[in-house]
Amino acid sequence: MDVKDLKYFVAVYEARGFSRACLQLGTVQSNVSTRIRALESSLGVILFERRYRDVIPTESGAKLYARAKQLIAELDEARKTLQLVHG
Amino acid sequence: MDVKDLKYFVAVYEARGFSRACLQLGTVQSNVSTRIRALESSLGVILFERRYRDVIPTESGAKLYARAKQLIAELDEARKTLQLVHG
DNA sequence: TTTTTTTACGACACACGTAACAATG
DNA sequence: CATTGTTACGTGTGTCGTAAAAAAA
Repeated sequence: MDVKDLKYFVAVYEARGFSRACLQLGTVQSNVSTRIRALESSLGVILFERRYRDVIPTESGAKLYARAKQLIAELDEARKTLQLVHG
Repeated sequence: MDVKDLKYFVAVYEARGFSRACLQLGTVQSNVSTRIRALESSLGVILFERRYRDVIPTESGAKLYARAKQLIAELDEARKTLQLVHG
C-alpha cells in the first residue's frame, strides 16, 4: 500500500468512476483500473463494486476512505513543516 | 515522499547509521544512502549530518521522525482494519 | 452504438545488488 | 587498515500510455 495507491483510490471514490478519476490524476483509465485492482489484490479485499455508470464503495472501501484522506493530509502537512525549516 | 522512503528514514534515524539500518531493512548500504539522498533532494532539506561512526539528525530530521513514525503506524492500522472486514 | 472498465503490450524509468571509490580515524 | 558512506553500473521489475477487447444498457 503506497501513497500513490491511496491517491488513486481517493480519486475514484470521490469521482465515483474510473473515467472521471483519471482526469484528476493526470493519467488514463487503464492505469487507474490496474492499480486499484492491484491494491485490492494486495489487501485481499474488494474496494469498489463496479456497475454501469456507477462505482460503489464496499464496506472496506468506505473504511479506507476516511483513513486515506487523513493520511494524505498528514503527509502533506509533514512536507510543509519540513520545507519551512530548511535544515 | 513515499512510504518506503519514510521507513528507510526511520531505520537510519533509530540505528544512527546507514550500515546498521540496512540490516534491519533487508537491503544494502548503497541503496539506503541513495534513497535518503533522493529524499533529501526532493524535500530540499538535509535530514542527517554524516560524521564518522555517527549519523546525527538535523532539525528537519528530528521533525520528520515523529511524523514518520506516526504515519507508518497509521498506515499499518488502516491495513489491519481492512483485513478484518473482508468486504 | 455509446459509455465505461479491463486486458495486452511495448517503452521507458526506477529500484535493487555488486563492486569500486572516498573519507575518516 | 578497518569501518562507514558514496558513486557507478548492469539487470530486472514496475509503471506508463496506446490500443484492442469486454460488458452494460
